[in-house]
Amino acid sequence: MAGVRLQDVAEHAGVSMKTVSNVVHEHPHVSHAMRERVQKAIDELGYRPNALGRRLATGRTGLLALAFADVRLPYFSELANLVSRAAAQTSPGYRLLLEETEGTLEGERAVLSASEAGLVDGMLFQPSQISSREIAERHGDLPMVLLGEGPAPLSMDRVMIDNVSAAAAATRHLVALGRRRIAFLGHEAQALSSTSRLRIVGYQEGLEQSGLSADPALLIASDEITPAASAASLGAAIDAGLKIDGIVCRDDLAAMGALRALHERGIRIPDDIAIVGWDNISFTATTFPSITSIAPDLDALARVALEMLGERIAGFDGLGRHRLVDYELIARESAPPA
Amino acid sequence: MAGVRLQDVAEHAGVSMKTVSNVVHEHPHVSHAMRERVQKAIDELGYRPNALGRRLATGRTGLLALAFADVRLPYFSELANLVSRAAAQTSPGYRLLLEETEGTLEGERAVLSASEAGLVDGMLFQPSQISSREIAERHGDLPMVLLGEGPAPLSMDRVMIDNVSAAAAATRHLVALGRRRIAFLGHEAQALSSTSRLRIVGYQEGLEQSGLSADPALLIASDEITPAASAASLGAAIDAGLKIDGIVCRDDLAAMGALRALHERGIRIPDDIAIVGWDNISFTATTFPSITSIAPDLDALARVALEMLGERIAGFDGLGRHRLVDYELIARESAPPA
DNA sequence: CCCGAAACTTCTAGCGCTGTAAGTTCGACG
DNA sequence: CGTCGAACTTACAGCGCTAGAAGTTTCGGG
Repeated sequence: MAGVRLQDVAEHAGVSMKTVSNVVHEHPHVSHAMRERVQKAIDELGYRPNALGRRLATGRTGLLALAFADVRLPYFSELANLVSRAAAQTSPGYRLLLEETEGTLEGERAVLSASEAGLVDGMLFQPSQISSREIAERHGDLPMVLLGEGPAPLSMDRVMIDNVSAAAAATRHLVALGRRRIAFLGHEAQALSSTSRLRIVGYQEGLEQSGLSADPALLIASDEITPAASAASLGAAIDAGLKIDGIVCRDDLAAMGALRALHERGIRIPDDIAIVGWDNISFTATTFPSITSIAPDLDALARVALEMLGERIAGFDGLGRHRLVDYELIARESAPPA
Repeated sequence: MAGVRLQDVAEHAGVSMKTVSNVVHEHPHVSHAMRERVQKAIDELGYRPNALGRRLATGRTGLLALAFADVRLPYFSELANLVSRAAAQTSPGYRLLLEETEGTLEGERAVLSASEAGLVDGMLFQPSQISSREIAERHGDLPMVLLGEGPAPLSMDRVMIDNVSAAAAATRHLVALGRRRIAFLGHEAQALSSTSRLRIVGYQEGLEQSGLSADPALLIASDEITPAASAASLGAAIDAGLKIDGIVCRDDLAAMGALRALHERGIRIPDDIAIVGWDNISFTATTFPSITSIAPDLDALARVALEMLGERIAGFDGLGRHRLVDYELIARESAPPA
């Protein structure tokens, strides 16, 4: 079955290559008899079109790169799943090439300047370290849409949720539950990411909208963006005497860390301390207690991103469009509905 | 910068295409002066070799497909991460095309008979529903290595851990902690997967090695392979009066569900019931309590699988080789060291 | 019964790159 | 000073497929 070429089919059916190609592509203007004859030859030989030849001829590879820090982070694996489904359903369908940057500058640079051109038709990229200038310079002519609230040059498309507004909503939710000393947990101790920065801005905004004032002592950074690191830093803060009754977490991983740190100390959730996470990863529903979380509309994110990328691939060359998609606060046990 | 071709560089430098190609590939027998001259032209034009042309000419795409049920399952996202790193480091380096089957028969069939040939050089596939006969028939001539304990025809390579022995070890670990009524949690209620079947066999073996006998009443199935479903079925069993003091879980997701179900009922872990999970996904370290888990040697799995796939790609055509890789029981709070 | 248009099919030129075979250029040697 | 081989470089034929031009056949109408 291997190595059957268009030409072989053509010879077997006694027609030209173009006719076979027409049949394969269901072009009109092919007589019924001819279609059957060719199809028979295709079946007999077990012909499968070679992707490479076709792609070289059409200039379209049908491949999209999806680049982000690490597929092991649930947020990204959920994103990959959605994008991969959505990409398969667009017409023409796309398949996904997975690229991990490890969230490092070198990784992000490598993804942008993979030395070969033409392998993928476009790229969805969630940057975090690299500067927007460097993104603009390096991406060359590859159609690209940026995801998330990281760096993004004005010249390029980007989709994200309104982090400030969402963080404010999360904070107000805690206030509505009667909480007054609300901490923020899980941002980087150094080199604050734009994600953390925006969420902290929104946290402060939420406090102020509620007539509370922000206290820098309530910002609890973590050494890493992991549950373990957040558990450690929150635990240390509490052991040092910090009194709080609510926590807005940078993400669900931090929230899971918080759960652990509080459980260990016999602090009740949400009775003593209520918690809001972020990303609504699947585990938030089954931890104990389950975690209230900001749920970005990932479906919309994937859809909008692919739509814009499709336009770029089709040749759209206008200024960067920055789109916001919705989010929703899913109230669960860690901070129940007011 | 777009669309600069080899030929353009050749003209710009005033040499032939082949010479430029030689420079790009660092072939010997290119004079130093020539090399510099060509390199200068490459830099000036911002030339990037087109992947497609090269691939068509060499017949090698540099792409590997990684196919499994769902990247949102932590086991698979961790696998994807490892395989992707390992694949990039082999020489020649490979990149990963992500294919999700949703764990359905249709999905698995679709992955095997993607109608275009030649897009990827090989495939790593973790099947679950499809029959081994169908795998053998459909995979055509695409080099392939199967992952996991699912169906696998003798004619094809496969890598897995010894599920029976690992399940027995997990069970014995609980026995060593003094547990006598040990349940198995999280297998399919109907259509038992080979994964579940092997683990249940090992669970029974572990009991019998310890002089205990297996009791069918202690097999607690779930409607789905999710924490929520396992929590529900374990909770129902306990509410119905089931008395147990240990649980071997089909996987860590089931273990997380168990944590939830037991917490809700005020049952202490591990004091009242000790728990062992499976897969050692990252969250097992930060749940409360943390989860003792069977840790397959994923590094070795990825390495061995890629090695065999590399041999298949290179033309090896022998009988299927079935390899086992190691596992380890990582004792954490849910079932501490004896 | 011939002509032109419609309906199909074949021809052919690439898409961008590589590898082999066929030059070309030089320096060294007889 | 002609010759040979090493060291380089060029020419060219594909890899498998697509698409537009060009050719062939078929038919209805005059």
